[in-house]
Amino acid sequence: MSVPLKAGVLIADDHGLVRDGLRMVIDAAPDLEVVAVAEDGNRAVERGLDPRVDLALLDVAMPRRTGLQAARELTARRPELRVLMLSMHNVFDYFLEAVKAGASGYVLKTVADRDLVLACRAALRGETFIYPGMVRSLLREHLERAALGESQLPDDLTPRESEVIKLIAEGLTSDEIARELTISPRTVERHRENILGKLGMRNRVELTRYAIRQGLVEP
Amino acid sequence: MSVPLKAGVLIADDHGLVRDGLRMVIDAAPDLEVVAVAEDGNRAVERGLDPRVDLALLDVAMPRRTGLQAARELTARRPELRVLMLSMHNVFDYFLEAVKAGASGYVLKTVADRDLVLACRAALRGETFIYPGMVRSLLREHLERAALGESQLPDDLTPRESEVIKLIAEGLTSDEIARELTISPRTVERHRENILGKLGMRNRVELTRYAIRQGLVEP
DNA sequence: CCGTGGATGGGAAGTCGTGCCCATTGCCCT
DNA sequence: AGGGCAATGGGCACGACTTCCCATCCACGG
Repeated sequence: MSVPLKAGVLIADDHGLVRDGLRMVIDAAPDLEVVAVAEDGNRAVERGLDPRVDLALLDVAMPRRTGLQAARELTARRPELRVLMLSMHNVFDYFLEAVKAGASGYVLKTVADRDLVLACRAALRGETFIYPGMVRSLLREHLERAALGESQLPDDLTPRESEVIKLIAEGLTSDEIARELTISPRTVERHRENILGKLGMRNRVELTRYAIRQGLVEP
Repeated sequence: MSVPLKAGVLIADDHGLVRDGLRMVIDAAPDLEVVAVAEDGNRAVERGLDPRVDLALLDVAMPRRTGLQAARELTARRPELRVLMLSMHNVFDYFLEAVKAGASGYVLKTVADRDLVLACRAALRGETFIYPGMVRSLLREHLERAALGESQLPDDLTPRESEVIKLIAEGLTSDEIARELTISPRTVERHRENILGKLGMRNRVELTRYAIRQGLVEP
C-alpha cells in the first residue's frame, strides 16, 4: 500500500473558530492529519493519550486545565508525544513554562499558516521550535527583568544596527542605505537580518513601528 | 412622570474590555445612558444614526473605518450629534484631525472615570472639550508647524484603501491582508499600488509612517 | 443612458526583502 | 591564547513588493 504516512495531530483550544482554523491549516499539509480535537485541558489529556496522536497543539489558556498542565501530564505519560504550545502572547515566562512542561515549541497565534506547519514538522523531527529571533530577545528580556527588577529597556542593538534601523524606518532601500553608509548592500541586509532576529520581528514595517516607538525616528 | 432625562450614548471601540469598561462608567452617571455599542467604524456609523444617540464616543483607531472617518460621516449626516474622540495618545495632530472631523472633544483613555463623564457633559452642552493643560502645548506645536508651511492634505483615500493601509501598517503581508478581508491578494496589491500612487510614496515603510501620523494605527 | 470612479481580479517582469549558508577582520575580555 | 562578538561581505533561494499592462461589475449622478 502506498498511503502516505501522515502524522496524527491533536488540536486543543477552547475557541471553536480557532479550532476550525487550525484544523484546516493542518489538514491542508500533506504530511499532517488532525485525528483528535479537544475544547478544554482535561479532554486534551484524554485524547492526547490516543496512540494515533503524534503531535499535540495545545492552547496555553484553556478551561479546566491549562495547556501547560495538560502538557506536563501528557509528556509524563507518553514521552514520545510531541507538544507545541500555542499562545497569543510573545511573553518569555510562558515560553519558559512551556519548555519546562515538556513542550517542543511555542508558537504565536499570529504566525502565518506556513510557519505553523513548519513548526509542526520541526517538533515531529524532535527539534525544539522557536522563532530564531525570539530566543535571544526573550532571553534578554528575561535576564534584564531578573536583573533590573523590571522595566523594558531599549534593546541591545549595536550602534551600527541603530544607524541601520533608522535609515530603514525612513523608508530607504538596502542599496540607498549602503550608499549612505558607504558599505555593501549585502552588509546592510545582514544588519537588518540581525535586527529582525534580535527583536523577533518579521519585516520592515514592524521594524518601522518599533523605531517610532523608540523615538529613533519621527513618524 | 419623573423619569430623569438621560442622554443616549454610543460606545465604539474594537476592544471588548474597553467597551465594557466605558459602558460601566457611562451607565453609572445618572444623566447618561449607553444606548448603542459598536466594535468597528462602520458599525459606529450605522448605530450613530439612531436618533436615540445624542453623543458618540469613538475610538480613534478602529478596524474598517477609523474614529475620525466615522466622525466625519456622522457629523455630516447628523449635525446635532455630539462626538468625543477617545485616544491612547496625547498627540496634537490627532486632536486637530478630530476637531476637523467634527468632534467636540478629545479624551485620552488614561483619564479618570470622572473626567470622562465631565467631558461627556461638556460635549452635550455644545462645548469643545480638551484638557486645559493640553491646549497650550498643542497650540504651540501647531503654530510652529503651520509657520513652517506644512499642510497635511486630507486623505483622499477611499474607505477600502484605508482598511488596506491599516493592515499594511500593522505589518501584514499581502496574502495575510487578503485572508483578513477575504479578497484576492492581487486586489490587495492593487489597492496598495493606488495608495502609493495617491500619496506619492514608494514603499510600505513610508506608508506605515503615514498611517501612524494619521492615527490610523498605533505605533 | 452614459460616464465616472470604486472595488474587484489577472498576467508579466523586475526589484527588493528575508532566511540561511559561508567567510574574514579586529577588538575586548579573561 | 582563545572565546565571544561586532562589522564586514559573498552566494543562493524564495517570497514579497512594485510597476506596468489588461479586464469586469456596480453604484451614482447628470
